Amino acid sequence: MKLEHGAHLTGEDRAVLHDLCGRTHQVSANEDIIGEGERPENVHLVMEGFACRYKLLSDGKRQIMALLVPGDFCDLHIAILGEMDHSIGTGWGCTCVKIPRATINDLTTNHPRIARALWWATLTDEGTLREWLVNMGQRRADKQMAHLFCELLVRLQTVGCADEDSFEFPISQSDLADTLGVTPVHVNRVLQELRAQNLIVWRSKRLQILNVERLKAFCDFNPNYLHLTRRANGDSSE
Amino acid sequence: MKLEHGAHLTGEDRAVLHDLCGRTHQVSANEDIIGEGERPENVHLVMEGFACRYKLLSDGKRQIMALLVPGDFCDLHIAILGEMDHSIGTGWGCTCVKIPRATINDLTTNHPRIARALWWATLTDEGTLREWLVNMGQRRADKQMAHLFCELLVRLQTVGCADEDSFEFPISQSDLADTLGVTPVHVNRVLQELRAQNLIVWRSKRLQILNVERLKAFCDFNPNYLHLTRRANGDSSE
DNA sequence: CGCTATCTTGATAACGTTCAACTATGGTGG
DNA sequence: CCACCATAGTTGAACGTTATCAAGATAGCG
Repeated sequence: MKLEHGAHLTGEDRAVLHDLCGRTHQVSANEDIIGEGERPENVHLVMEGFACRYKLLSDGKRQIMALLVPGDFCDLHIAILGEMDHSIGTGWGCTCVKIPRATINDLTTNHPRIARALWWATLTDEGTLREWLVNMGQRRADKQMAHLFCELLVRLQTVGCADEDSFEFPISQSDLADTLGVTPVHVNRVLQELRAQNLIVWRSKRLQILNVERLKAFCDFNPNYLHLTRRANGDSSE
Repeated sequence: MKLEHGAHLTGEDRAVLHDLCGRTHQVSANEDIIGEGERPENVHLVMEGFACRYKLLSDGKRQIMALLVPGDFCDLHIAILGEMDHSIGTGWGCTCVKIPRATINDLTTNHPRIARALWWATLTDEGTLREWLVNMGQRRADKQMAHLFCELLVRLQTVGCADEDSFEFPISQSDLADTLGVTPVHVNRVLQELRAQNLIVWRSKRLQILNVERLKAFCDFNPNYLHLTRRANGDSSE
């Protein structure tokens, strides 16, 4: 729950949040957490492993629109929007917590700092989505992939799930292909390039970045869109 | 302000919203509304014309990440996130309203239905962003462009800025290229294809869709991500 | 009327796809 | 412990989509 970079939380806030994490729930590989069109009763929070937002097209293609790591909410928006416009699944297994809608409503009305942090979480999700769009539109597959790796390293580090230069990365090349919007064959070839340039090593489900600074420079990585610097401009409002 | 599909507003709510629209402000072409890195004091709302979110890369490339039409907010998030992670501009001139941060804070705390509608607005922005990602990742340039045209028709219709099959579309082919993530030359060729198939006419800054149903079928358009159906599942919460 | 932007066209090259086959790898049951 | 199987990763060749570069045509604006 270290994800709360979005607001200055008090000890009491942390205790409230900690209580939520009781009943975890194992989601097995290839099982969806929520399907498109559903109206889930609970809000889901990833605790361990990866999940992803995705859409299937009528021709069978799949686009992964977000990778959710520990601390990320799957469907905070469902209380406002009617039904899901995409699915959330995990091809790799993950554990998550189900939080009743009522609890979320309570948090947002009675715990202003937590409400602010949740607000922050959805806004950084949106910032990430924008950066992914830039990534797909303007960067070639090699830099796009490098950019994703840099992002994941930073995001996983902030929740204690990555060390200095590596992290567990259990997804397949096909999944990565659906994330980047290219074919699995091309992913394979780009990976070989990155390996040949001594930028990364990826084996036995662990991705290691051999020289983080060089990889960041390679893809022109700027983490400002993650909004991780704890805000300096006072708490404003509220 | 018809954009309030997100909640059932009362007459009083509407009056409050209407009062905001007093001091409109003309933004000339090529003038930014907000630049990346800024911390704007006001929240901006588009009243007429188009604006866009964009990022510039170090190599001079530009990606447009959103087209903002009348009724869209530019920077509702700025009270929570520290600084802008992208710029907002208009290459075409538009009029917008500046709403002080304090007013927004007042709305969100004292007018629950309006707060809900604002919440809805940012969530549909996010949904749109996700659909654009699918569009770029999985669809060829021709279908991608068709999809964008379908989306704009629907969005502009909901705010009374489009008729049955056409709308003002003052942007250049280059701008469209930066939106779709392709080159201007390719945009030109794709447009010719769409024209040759009698799907669209685009001249003197007006885009007409000759057969809306055929264009929607062509690009497999499903507007569910815009969440425009006024919600039927009760007002829940609050 | 002329200037500048934008749009259009052609030729060539690069990036990414497709299809098909082949090679690892990891898990399972014998 | 090994043989087997299914899945994931790798390779090659041909093809299609989009990029690049450069030039020419059109249209909008003062």
